Amino acid sequence: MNTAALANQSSINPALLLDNQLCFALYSTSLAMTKMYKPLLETLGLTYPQYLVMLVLWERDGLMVSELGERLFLDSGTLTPLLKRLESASLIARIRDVQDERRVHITLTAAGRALKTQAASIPDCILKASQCSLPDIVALTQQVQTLRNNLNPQVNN
Amino acid sequence: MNTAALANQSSINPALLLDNQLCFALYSTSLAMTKMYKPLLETLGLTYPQYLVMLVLWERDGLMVSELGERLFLDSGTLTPLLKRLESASLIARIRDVQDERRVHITLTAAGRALKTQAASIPDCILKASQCSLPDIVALTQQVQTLRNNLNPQVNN
DNA sequence: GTGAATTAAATTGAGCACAATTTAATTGTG
DNA sequence: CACAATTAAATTGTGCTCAATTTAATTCAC
Repeated sequence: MNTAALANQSSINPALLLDNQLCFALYSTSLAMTKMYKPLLETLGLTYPQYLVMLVLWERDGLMVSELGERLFLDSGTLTPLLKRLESASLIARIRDVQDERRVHITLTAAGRALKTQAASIPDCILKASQCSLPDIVALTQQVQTLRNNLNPQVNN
Repeated sequence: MNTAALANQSSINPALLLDNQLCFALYSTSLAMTKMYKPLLETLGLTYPQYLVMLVLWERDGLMVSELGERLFLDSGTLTPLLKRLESASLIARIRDVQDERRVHITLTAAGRALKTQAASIPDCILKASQCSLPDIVALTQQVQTLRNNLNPQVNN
């Protein structure tokens, strides 16, 4: 029986081996990353997706929910409840646009802005944990971003 | 004001810019990948994490829940309900070990084994969608796996 | 052999992620 | 102006992820 026949049968198809899947490498590494962040973010009272929202707001305050969604590739079904939790934690305010009441602007509170200082040490902790050099991390980040942009139709920012 | 002072203030700290975060690149790309798989897996009646379980079982049938968990870096809180759904779909059976009744072995049904044939075309679809060369994908997969193994304490398989 | 420690799954509760739908506000067209 | 179409968030329901706890079976130590 030749290789193709064997693979076709029930045994080894290399393309279906778990450890050959880029998707699983990304998936499991992303989860491992989140677990790495967890104890660091706990001291700030943030979950990992909440931290991502804060990163965006620290760059630019007052964005609409939909603008946050475009930046993070998340929709209102994910963001609305998450933002309500950040609001309960007094880190953000949700403010209806006066011109267009459908829109909700997300603005940082003083506490939300202040948290940036506490977050400043996180990237270094993660870099150390990764046991990679900064240039390697930068290169890998760009490769993964390129892949994401290839996968995301036209959204490509 | 020098760069450090500016960054310290409230403006730009490059280490906190969203697009400089490897974690976000991995997270958003993993989600984009999952969305890529979704329509392909829907024809098989599988979700993405269910597909990962099937990949493992197609390699080696009869694993215990904990062995599946080690392979996929998931715990029983995730796997137990997922496996019950695969069981309801008649793709697997959950069988208590006769020697040690705490253990549950997961075995493929005929339908579960048969699904492998239908899945065989998926990797090529994803490769095309990624718009990357196979060697690039292989290299990227290995880099990401290395990072995961660095992040996952001692578990490293 | 009986009770304490350990182990394997299952359960519970909180928080995502997302498709699909709903609600409400705005815009465009006649 | 009226009303259909569009837009922005919110809601609903399903499924995943994980920490913490519980349940039940097994092993270990007296």
